[in-house]
Amino acid sequence: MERSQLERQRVAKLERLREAGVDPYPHRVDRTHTISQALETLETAEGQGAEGAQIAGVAVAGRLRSIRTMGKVTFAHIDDGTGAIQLFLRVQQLGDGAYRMFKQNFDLGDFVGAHGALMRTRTGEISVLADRITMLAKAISPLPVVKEREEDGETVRFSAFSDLEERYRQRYADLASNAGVREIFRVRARVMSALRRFLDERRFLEVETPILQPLYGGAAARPFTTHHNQLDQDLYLRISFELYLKRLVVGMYERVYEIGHDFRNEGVSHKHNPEFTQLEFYAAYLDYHDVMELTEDMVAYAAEEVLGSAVIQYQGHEIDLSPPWRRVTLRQAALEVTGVDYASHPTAPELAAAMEAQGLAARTDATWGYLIDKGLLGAVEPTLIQPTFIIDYPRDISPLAKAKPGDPMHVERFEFFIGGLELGNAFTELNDPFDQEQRFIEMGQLYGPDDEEAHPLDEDYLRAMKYGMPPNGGFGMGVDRLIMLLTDQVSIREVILYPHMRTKE
RNA sequence: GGGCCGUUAGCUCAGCCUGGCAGAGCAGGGGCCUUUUAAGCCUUUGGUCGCAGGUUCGAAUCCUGCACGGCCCA
Repeated sequence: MERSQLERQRVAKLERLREAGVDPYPHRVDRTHTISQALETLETAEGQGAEGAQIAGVAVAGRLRSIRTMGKVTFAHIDDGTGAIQLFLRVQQLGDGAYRMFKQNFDLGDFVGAHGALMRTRTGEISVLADRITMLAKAISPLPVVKEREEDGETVRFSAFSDLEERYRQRYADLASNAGVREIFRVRARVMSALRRFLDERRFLEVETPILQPLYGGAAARPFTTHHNQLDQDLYLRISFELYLKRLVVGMYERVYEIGHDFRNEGVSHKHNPEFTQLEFYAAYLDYHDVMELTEDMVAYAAEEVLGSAVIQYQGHEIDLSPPWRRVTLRQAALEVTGVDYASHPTAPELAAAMEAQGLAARTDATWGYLIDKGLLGAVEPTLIQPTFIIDYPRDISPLAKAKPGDPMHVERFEFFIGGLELGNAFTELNDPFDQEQRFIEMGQLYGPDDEEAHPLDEDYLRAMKYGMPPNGGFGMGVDRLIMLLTDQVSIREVILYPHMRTKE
């Protein structure tokens, strides 16, 4: 192990501890209070009139965050994740030897235990006046030092651990030194549990379906491939849960949902990670209008549960997630933003020409559906700051959605957008096996045999549908993006603990 | 895939344009200090300047390639 000067100094301190008979990595810890409990304990005692009280026999533990030595007295802060508390270390209480031991061999970043009395210092800060200080785990590598000061109610940080690459590669160090990052993943956990609670309360059954699939489907995306050696079988990592969940609806579970990871072998960007968290649900006897209501209720519920309000701040915008959300057809929205009415240009060359006439880039090799999805909707997307359902998509790009009655061009499908981000996709599910087979065949013709974004024809899925699939509404949402929204983050990497990074060297 | 930007001490950054002894703050070491909180004061250590080539008497600095990252575009 190659060591920096700082690491060598810390190893020397560790050896000095050992020579003094101190185990720098002891097995057991005597702790009576978490730090937040300790702070509460003194406040409660004071609230009951015990002004100036000391509470003896308190033991706390945590990581050393700051050390200020003034001769024979030292102030330090430790942090255990529940909060931070000041340690008040004096020769008088600790004794000469222990005090020297601390000054010489304890460093920022070490995990320590402190035993003593809860009290307030002259400046009024709750502190542990320590009569014993114990090494719990010596840190060899120095964590980035982050100092803060309150200034007009704002926390001003001096120096920081802010290099994005190193923060993501060494998330442990990022979390250990940046409390704000820790908070993001606490919010994330609360969002996940709020989503589950919302669905559980509405009689949805949480299920788990295969990640390794012999055939991929349910989305237009390129899969990761892998191989089972003993079976000598090629397998794909799922790109969606859709086809497996709808098989369960055939199997008489009226309402199912799954939260898990999808894998898409595509570009990495501030909005895309190759592995991301998806929520899908399917509910028998609902159509896409019902699913819209569930969607707006669920998102508003999550915000209220986690942030205490359905009105959120995102990138300087105030966004109101309260139902009902605006509903507008894709055709209308595209016309308003781009001036192009795709319905009057029903072929790819005509539509491309119309788009170019409006100054929009249009790939000449693209299909009609692609031009609408990437070209027109792509222009609309950043304008959708307040929550919006874009409804009624072209049939060509929606092979699993049920047709819109009396409108051969469209299906009953919506996507929803908040803060300029696409959050999810849903439809009245196609449950007619004959129509479904026809759609698969059309997709095959549209994409050509080698295009991995095409939906391969899933015979088993068709077989399931032939047993009878009740009318149902389905829904999929990128959970990471919802969390970006609720934590005011622009990059998906800030809400995924270990985002994908290219291997170095 | 393309364009632009970045990579210098443990961390955050100067230095590069205009080539000439590698710097600052924090952290670390030594010293003073028994109520501090970005503690303070004195002192001091620490570098594969991302990697590999090239140009030059001389390269952190100029040029080329590569790696990793960021932003924008596809």
